[in-house]
Amino acid sequence: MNPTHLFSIATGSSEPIYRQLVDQTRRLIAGGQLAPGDPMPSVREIAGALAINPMTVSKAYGMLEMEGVLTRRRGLGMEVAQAPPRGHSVAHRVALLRPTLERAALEAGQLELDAATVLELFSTILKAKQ
Amino acid sequence: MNPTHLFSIATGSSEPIYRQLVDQTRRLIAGGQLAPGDPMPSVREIAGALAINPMTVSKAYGMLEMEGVLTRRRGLGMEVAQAPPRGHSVAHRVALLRPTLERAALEAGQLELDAATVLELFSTILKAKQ
Amino acid sequence: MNPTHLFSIATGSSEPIYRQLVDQTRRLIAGGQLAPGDPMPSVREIAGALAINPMTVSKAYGMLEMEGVLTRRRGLGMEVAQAPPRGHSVAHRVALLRPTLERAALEAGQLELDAATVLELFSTILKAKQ
Amino acid sequence: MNPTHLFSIATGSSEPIYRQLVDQTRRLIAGGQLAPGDPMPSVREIAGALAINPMTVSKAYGMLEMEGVLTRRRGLGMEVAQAPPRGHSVAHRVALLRPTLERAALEAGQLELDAATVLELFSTILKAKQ
DNA sequence: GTGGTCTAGACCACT
DNA sequence: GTGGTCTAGACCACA
Repeated sequence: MNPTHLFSIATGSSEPIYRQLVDQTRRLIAGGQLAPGDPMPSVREIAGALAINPMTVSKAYGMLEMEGVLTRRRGLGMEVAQAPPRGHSVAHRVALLRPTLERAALEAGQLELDAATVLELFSTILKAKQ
Repeated sequence: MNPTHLFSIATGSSEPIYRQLVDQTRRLIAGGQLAPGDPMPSVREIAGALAINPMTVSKAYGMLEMEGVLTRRRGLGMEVAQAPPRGHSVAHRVALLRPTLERAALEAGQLELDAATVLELFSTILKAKQ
Repeated sequence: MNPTHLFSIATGSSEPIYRQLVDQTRRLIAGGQLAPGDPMPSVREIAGALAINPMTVSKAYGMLEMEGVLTRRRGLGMEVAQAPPRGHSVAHRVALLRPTLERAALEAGQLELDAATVLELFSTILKAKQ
Repeated sequence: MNPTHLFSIATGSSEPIYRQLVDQTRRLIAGGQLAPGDPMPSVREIAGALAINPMTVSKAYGMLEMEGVLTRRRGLGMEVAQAPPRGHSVAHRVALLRPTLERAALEAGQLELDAATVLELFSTILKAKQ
């Protein structure tokens, strides 16, 4: 599967690239789009597809391995670990999304935008992604 | 005014503190909560209230001054510039918020959360902030 | 303090350099030669003194920080964490040394060297280090 | 002979498996436990007994062959070469062991363990191996 | 000055 | 082919 369909990197962001990869991988697993045992794209595939340095990808993979999210199979590549640390429940996935929404709400408040306007915009964006 | 009411700093975030300050100041001005001519809290006030280093605040102020968002008045401190670069229109404020919502939508998609669930959660958060 | 007095790198070894640094740091703390609150040599100091790349040192520091062995102080450098994970007891330090001695004993056995010869050699080496 | 009696592999070690095999084979020959003309276990025997990949063993054998330590006899397998490069003398075997002991002494020093304690522990371990 | 991140490119070990 | 490690050198954020 083409890694560009899995990952989306904001190079302009101050969020380090390797951290974006780590977080997105965790979300993809929590969301069930990556299942235990699934092979991950190779370091070079991701690096090529996203036009970033292989070492940056490698660093993300290293952290995910240390966390137990991914398993390294010598010479074969990385795969999603058998016992992903936590679960699949909607509650858990919502918990992972909450900080981002809290931040968006904070920004909306500072911009004095009313809830209805913000929700409508967000709704439009969400539907466009489908 | 107590700076802790104006600013909210996430020290754990990878977003640099000075950048959080700059972005939040811009939003507060765009949102009309800080009006042209308003005095800004002193570097020391902010640094003390948020328990961060004065130089971090100073750097944020320096950038805002360069942008023309703030004006430095010798011996008096910083104040909001007379002609804030742009802002105020709903369209402009919405544009400032859009990238954050785009990102939230991306994360929601990775977590396989449906739009209705996400919108309901976001709505709850937005109302709690009011 | 000159890092060459703290660290000794075997560049020829297959043990990665960053791992040698991690292990040696752990031992120096367990041995009491680095106490909680002590500043660590800067990345560039170590890199210069040992003639290795700063990123290699940085990687070691990053791992030690994740383990809670070192603490990062923004703009000031790394220091030994206040609550080093484990203790100082002789038993604990012996436990850290045991795997190396087990390995040495295995090699001695494979070389068919008798215990007396090996112990005498080891004794000589130990005294030379004092 | 069951290869598990000859070889001891630490799969968790950063020392590559093939290198562990090479080093241990050299030591077994230097120690006289493998004599010139002795047949070596087949690649598959070792791989199966140690639960490692046959190619890893093959690579180790290849290196030992290139060194002249082992000889490949078509259709018969590997055997210990007639003129093992060097070895046998106590001085030579001690020289092979010295680097490991040097490293152990370094680690003991970093752990602030005194020579007597370390020697006693090492003596115990050596005797247990006999 | 400090550490953090990234790149481009290299070599190694393993399948 | 896979990931792991290292180098040389760059820029950034922070004190």
